[in-house]
Amino acid sequence: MGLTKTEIYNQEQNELSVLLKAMAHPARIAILQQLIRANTCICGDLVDELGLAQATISQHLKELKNARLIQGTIEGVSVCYCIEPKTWSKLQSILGVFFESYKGSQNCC
Amino acid sequence: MGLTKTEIYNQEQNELSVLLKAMAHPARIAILQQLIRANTCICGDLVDELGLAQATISQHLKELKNARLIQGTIEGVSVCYCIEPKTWSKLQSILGVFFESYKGSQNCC
DNA sequence: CTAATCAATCGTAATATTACAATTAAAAAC
DNA sequence: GTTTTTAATTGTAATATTACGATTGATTAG
Repeated sequence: MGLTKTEIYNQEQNELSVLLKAMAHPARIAILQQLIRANTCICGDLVDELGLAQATISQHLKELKNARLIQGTIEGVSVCYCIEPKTWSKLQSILGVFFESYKGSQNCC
Repeated sequence: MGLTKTEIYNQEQNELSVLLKAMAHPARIAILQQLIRANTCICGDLVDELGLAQATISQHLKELKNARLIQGTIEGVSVCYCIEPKTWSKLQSILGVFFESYKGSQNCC
């Protein structure tokens, strides 16, 4: 055990959970916020902003890249990161539909 | 290690990550979808729908309750669950702001 | 009271995550 | 070529997550 049974869920459920999982860490939220704030590629300085070791940041960046939420481009000796707009808007729309589908407003029990 | 360093992040980052983490599992997404679809309290039959053991569902429900995304009310011998509208709309608005704040549309690198 | 029902909890095994030091790899500067 | 700079990777320890069988607890039915 300890392993999610992905085969019993549909594609939407699996895809959404992968994207949410990638976002579901404060360090990764902080990274995304910085990339959004800059609205451009950020080379390297992510490590300085957050209080985490370089290896840890690199690991978080890898997870965001795996989920295709961000993108990294080699720029000389450093690497520039930015939001990957396609996945970003995809997640935005999936979540939009999800949240809109709930019509309740008051506790029903 | 193996423990998130919550103290280095701000409240928004920590709160959002907790809510997203609670949602970031296909079983919990499936549970939320069922509660939304019914738009009312669902008593028990959640276990039958998903292909997971009763103990596992109960554990997932607990996590959703801890994050205050859902609410459970004892109804005789069974328990009725429904979305907790307050947290739901809070998450919706936090994510709304988050996604809206990104103005890019094309890969910038 | 006793049996049945439903859901929470406990215990446990397998796996995943988080964090960091140390190392490696690749490009730039000298 | 050697050194410096930057980021990925490796190895590892601590902790968390996922899943399920077994048990417990609480309420209803008989």
